[in-house]
Formats: sequence, C-alpha cells, structure tokens
Amino acid sequence: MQSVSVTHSDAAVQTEIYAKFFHGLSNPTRLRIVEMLLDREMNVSQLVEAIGASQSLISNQLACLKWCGYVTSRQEGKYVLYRISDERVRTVLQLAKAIVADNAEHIRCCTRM
Amino acid sequence: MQSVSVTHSDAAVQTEIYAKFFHGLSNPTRLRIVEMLLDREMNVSQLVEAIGASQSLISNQLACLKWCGYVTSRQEGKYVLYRISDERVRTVLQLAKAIVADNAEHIRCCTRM
DNA sequence: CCAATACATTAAAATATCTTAATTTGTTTG
DNA sequence: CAAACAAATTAAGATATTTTAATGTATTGG
Repeated sequence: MQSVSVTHSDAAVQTEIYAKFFHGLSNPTRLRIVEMLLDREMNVSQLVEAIGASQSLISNQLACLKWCGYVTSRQEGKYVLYRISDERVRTVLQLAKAIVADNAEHIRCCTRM
Repeated sequence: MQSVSVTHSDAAVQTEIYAKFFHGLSNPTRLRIVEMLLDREMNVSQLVEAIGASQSLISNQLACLKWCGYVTSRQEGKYVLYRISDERVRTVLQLAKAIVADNAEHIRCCTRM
C-alpha cells in the first residue's frame, strides 16, 4: 500500500495516479492477463490454464486489475468472464512494445533497485 | 530484484520485459522525473529542487531510469544534464492520461496488493 | 591546491508487493 | 440437496522496492 503524505502539489498528486496506472501493467502476471484478454474474453479457469499460475494468484491479480479499471467481469453460469474495459490499453501495449524493441539492449532494468 | 525462473515460454519472457518497461513508470518519483524531463533537459539539482525530494533519491531514481534506457545524461561542467532518450515516451504518457481521465473513479488502485 | 558545489554510490531500514496455502462463497449437476 | 466445480477472499511468508543517511568522487572557482 501507498502511504498518504500530507503536503503534495497537484502535479505530484496527479503523477501518483498515473504511476498507479502504470503499476497495473508492471507485474508479469497481470500484464500476461491483460495481453490474453486483449485477444478475447476469458474465464478464470482458462486464464489459469493459459498462464500456468495458481487459481489463487490469477484471481488475486484479476481483482487488482478490476479494481484499477483495466478489466470488467460478468458471471455466466458457473464461470466468470473477464474482458478489457478500455480498448486503448491495446494501444499502450503496442507503443510500449515498439519502444522496447528499439531499446532491447537497455530495458532489462535496474540492478540496483 | 526480479527472480529468474527456469521454465518460461517465449511469450512469458517477452511479457516480463514489457512489465519491466512499465515498472519504470510505476513509481511516483521516477514518473515525476520523466514528466519534468519531457519539458526540458535538466540537471540533478534542478530536479531535486523542482520535485522536492532528496538528492540521493533523485540520483538513485535517475540511475534506474538511465539503466532502463528512459533517459541519457551528459556532463556539462560541474553539472550533469539529463534528458529523455525516446520521445515516444511522451505519447505513452499522453495516452495513459487520456485513459485515466476516463476512469478517474476507478484508478486509485488495489486496496489489496 | 583546497574548499565548495554537484552528483553518484552504498548499505541498511522502512515499506510495499507478490505469491501461496487454506478457506469460503457461489453455481450447477446428478 | 449433496457433491463437484469455479472463483473469491484472507492472512501470512517470501521478496522486492523505496527511501534515507552516510560517504565517496568529480569539477571548478578562489
């Protein structure tokens, strides 16, 4: 959890929200879920199967993504189907991939933090 | 640090790299630095002043951003000037802001993780 | 050259996230 | 309705990140 600090400029507050937005995509499991859901609507079991992680982990990360507004869900019989709630996320991903492609050497990230 | 796991599909490996890309923008201090540098080249002292964080923190996060390829630096006299190394980062930020704007209610992020 | 300024590095403490394991809730099928 | 299946929740342990504080290195002005 993020701590709440007292004296923050508007810009800083805005930046914190954007940072949280990016945080949503900064975890491999979550990003993998988002990628899969960009292809098609899927239920939890399908995601568990496709990603090869525990049901618990997938459900937890789905809850996170849902809370953050990346995905929405609807119950269909005994399944819960998830899908991406904002198509523009696809564009963000495409752009990120383009940037990473041109910086392949570099982006592997910090040895220090 | 991220742990290295042994059995990972190509897709999973790619996803990890993209996750790292987003991780770069997922910290308020780092994102603030990136935003400032999108405006203009700045030295460390200027960033410290503008952001209102310790010199140590700014330097540490700059090292992170540099390692990840977000920024480059050049020495000029006793100052070290930093700038954004890939202009497309600006587009990523703009897109993120547009998405967040339309999901203002939602994106405040996980109470749970 | 030395003092001052600018920045980098390091390690460790404080915090946050990630993952798992166990359990619970909800839904359907026999 | 009971068993089976699907998913959510919770708390706690394992890890990772963030930040600070102290110290080191580089550059320049006097």
